[in-house]
Parts: sequence; structure tokens; C-alpha cells
Amino acid sequence: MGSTGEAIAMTDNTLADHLADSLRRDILLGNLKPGALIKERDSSAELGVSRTPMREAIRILASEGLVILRPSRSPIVANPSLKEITDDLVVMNALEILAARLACMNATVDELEEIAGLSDHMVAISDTADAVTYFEVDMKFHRTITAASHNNALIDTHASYMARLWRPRFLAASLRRDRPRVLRQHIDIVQGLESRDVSLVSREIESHMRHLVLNITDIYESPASRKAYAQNGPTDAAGPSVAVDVSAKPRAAG
Amino acid sequence: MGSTGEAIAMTDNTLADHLADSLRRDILLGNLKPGALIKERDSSAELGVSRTPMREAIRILASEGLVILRPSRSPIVANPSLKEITDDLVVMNALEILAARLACMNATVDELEEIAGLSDHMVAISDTADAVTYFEVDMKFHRTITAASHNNALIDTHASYMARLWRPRFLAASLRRDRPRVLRQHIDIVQGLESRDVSLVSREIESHMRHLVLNITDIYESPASRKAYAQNGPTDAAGPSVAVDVSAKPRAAG
DNA sequence: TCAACAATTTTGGTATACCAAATCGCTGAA
DNA sequence: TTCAGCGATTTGGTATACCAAAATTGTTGA
Repeated sequence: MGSTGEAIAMTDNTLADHLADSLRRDILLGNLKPGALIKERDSSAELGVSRTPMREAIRILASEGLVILRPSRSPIVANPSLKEITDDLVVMNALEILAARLACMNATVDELEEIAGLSDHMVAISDTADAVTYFEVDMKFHRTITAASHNNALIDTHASYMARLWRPRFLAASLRRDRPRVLRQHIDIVQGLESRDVSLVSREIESHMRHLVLNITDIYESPASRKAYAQNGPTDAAGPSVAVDVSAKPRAAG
Repeated sequence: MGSTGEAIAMTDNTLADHLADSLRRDILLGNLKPGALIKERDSSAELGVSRTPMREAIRILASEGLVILRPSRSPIVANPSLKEITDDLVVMNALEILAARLACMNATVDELEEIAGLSDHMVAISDTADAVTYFEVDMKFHRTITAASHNNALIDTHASYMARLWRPRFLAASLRRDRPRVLRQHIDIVQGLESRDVSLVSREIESHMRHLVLNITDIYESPASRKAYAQNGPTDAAGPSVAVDVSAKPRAAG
């Protein structure tokens, strides 16, 4: 199976996996912009490795949808259209609803406690945490729910969608004005799970996802963020720094 | 996504893809039995190619779930337990329901005609066709419905599940006694699609899949077919009736 | 001026060679 | 007899070399 695992930062023993993690990081954090060429020779030489593992890493990213392979041409960083992202979100929505339903039936009390704990944790740090930290917990919340489904196929497929939707989801999660709503919905989802109320949880997930689609649509269509997705343009913020500068973030009053 | 495409027999230009097709064929048709070792050297030498494309082919099959990769060990042909197959079917069920729902909204009249035509074709050949031919049309029927969703992510993910479930689905489709029911359900699904009745179609797909799960469970647990799957070690399948809760929607009585 | 063609470079696809970890098999001492 | 210890073999992981298709570039001729 794809074994996507963590969406970002995962240490595997094989070099190809490590390179895949590195590439994924660069893509998701925006260091590698959509549409950018990923030449086997250059990329591997840049990191001081041979082409073989780099080639394999590129295939891994391609299977995750983050890179597009073209016959006899350089692979490029995927540049998904709004429709493609929305399509992904629609599928992910169905997967999460299924996961929540199965979790209602199969989750252990320990798992429910862990989920509740993550929700509480998010509430606790919502005022102070930076975007990345906050988002990491958010992802873990959803991933833990899926894990509680005890359906490995679902877990893997969901992880794959989480990976490819990392960037738009991250941008959406960076909208501080929406944090209260997100937190409240999380609490509702937790309550639904704890009461094993399948239909309630389904509706909550659905609502949660609907807001996400709206937010991503806003971000994607706003002129400011258009620049974040544009590729060939000489971006002023092209720094080697890992600092996640989200130019798409509206002026959010603290 | 892995661009699985056809579940069997697909000619691609690159050698690795060709090898992947060949391997997939061998696995699905049973020439390579579950649990069999796939050594890079031997397999590549056997076909007169180098290890590099064979290695890549193995990775492709692994991403489809047909092959299991182990660290520093030979890859083996996947030997899914009944629970794993059931888990796959549960996810596939959700994907097909989503596909049918989207198809209700997005399918063109041409697409609906094609789907109806496939259903008619299946009825026409049901008495004479051999198992493989019959099953090919069956697969195309479901694949065409998914295509009518106009959601590429869904189409790819669904294709991936179709690939990894090829063998159990094929065995189930070979049960001639069930053909009348399958054909009737297909007709019902077509009617639901043509009337764009979302909830009706959902229930029909659900019922269709529930029967499939039951059939596959029967096949998998019957002594005769146990031989087809058996090799070394008993399948870790637990007790008899796994609480297969395909339930997702309102309880449709079969 | 520019369209057409050919040489060169670039790049992915494939083959081969080398390395390290894991496994297997033998030996020999308790 | 048993099993710890060690070396040979197997095998996947990685590096490097070679090839063909495609893109690029430079030149030529109308």
C-alpha cells in the first residue's frame, strides 16, 4: 500500500523515502513552486545522491499526486486547478464521513479519549500557536479519527488525500478568523463520536468540509493568493528560508 | 495517482509499465500465488530485462496493493485476509456511492446511454459468455458510472480499488447463480441514474455491494476456494461472520 | 527575414556494477 | 546433541554508464 503516513516530516530508512520526504516538504512549503521542473539529474546532484533513489522518490510523489509525470519529459510539480482541488476535497469528504461512521462503531474508549484530547489541545493553543503547529494538531485530529475506523485501506487512502491536500488545507487553516468555528465543529464531532451517533457525526463532518471548500475557494480566487500559486513569476519572497510565509493570509487582527 | 487505468491488459510505452502489466496479470490470474516471492534479480532475468525497470514495476504493483514491500527483504505477492478484502470493499462501496451521486448530477445523456447499453449488453451475453468476458463488461459498467462523475480524483482512486479487488470480484462474478440478481440490480441502478434519483441509486449500489461482500465471504471461507488462496500459513481471517457493516446510509433491506 | 533542416545538447529510460545488510550453512566446542 | 560463532551467499539499495527520443540551437537557402 502507499504507506503515505505522515503528511510531512517522516523519517524512513531508505534513501528514496528520505528524498521523497525532502521533496514533499519543499513542494508543500512552497519552496518548489507549482509547475517547476524536477529534473532527475539536477535534483539528485543537488543533494549529492545518484539518480536512482531520486527517480524513485519522484515516482512516490507522483503517486501522491504532488508531481506530474510526462512521457519523455521532466516531471513537474503539480499545479492543481480549483476544480481538481475541489474534486479531491469531495472524495476526502466521503472518506472522512465513512471513517467517522466506522469510528462510531469501532473506536475504543481510549481512541475516543485521544481524539477528545486533541480537540482540547487545539482549543488550548488556538490563541498562541503558530500556523504550522496549529495545523499539525488539526491534521492529527482528523488522522486519529480515521485511525479509529480500524480500516487500513481507508486509513491509507485518506492519508494519501491528506498529503496531496496539505497545502490548500494549510492555507485555509491559517485563516485565524475561522478558528473559533473550526474548534466548535471539532467539539461537536467529538460529542457525536462519543455518543456513537452516526448520522450526527456525518452531518458535522459534512459541514466542516463544506466550510473548508468555501475557504479554499476564497483563497484560491483572491488576487493576493493568486501570486502564491503562480509559478514562473519572479517572486520577491523567494528565500531559502524554511519560514512558512503565507502571503495569502488576510490581515487577521490578532 | 497511480493512473491504474485498466485493471488488466494495458499497453504502455515504458518498459516498467509493461512489466507492471505483466506482473499484474500473473498475480490476478493466479499464476503468481499469494505469498510468492518476487525477487528483483530472478524476475528481471526471467524476462530478459534489467533490474531497474523491474524494480519500478514492483513499486507500481505495491502502490496498488497487489504486492507487499518489506525492508531489506524480497517483495511478496499480497495475501489479503478476508478482513482486508472486506475493508477494501467498504471503501470501494463509499466511492461507488459517491460516484453514482455525482453521476446523477453530472452525467451527460450520452454517458447515461452508454451505461444503459452496457447493462443491456450484459443481459444479452449473460447466458453464453465465459467468466472473463462477462466480468470485463461488468467492470466496464461500474467504471463508466464512475467516469460519469466527472471527478478525476474519484475515478483514479476507484480504479485503484478495482485493480486490487480484481481477483475476489472476479471469483464472485463467476457464480452463475447470481447473475440474474446482478443484472436486475444493474437495471435498477441505470433507472436510478436516468431519473437522477440520488437516494435511490445510493441504496441500489449499497445493496449491490452488500451482496458482493456476502458472496466473497462465502467463497473465501469455503474449503474449495480456500485452496485457491491457500499457500503457506492459514489466512489470519478471524471467525466466520465478520460483522460486515457496509452500512452507510439508511438501512436498505436487500 | 524567416522557414526548414541538421548537429548538438539535454533528459528520461535502461543496463550494469558495487555495496551493505540479512540470511543461510558450516564448523567446532561445550 | 546442541548451539554459538563465523564466513559465504543471497538480495535489496545505491551509484554509474550507456542509449534513444526530444528539445534546442545554429545554419542555410529561398
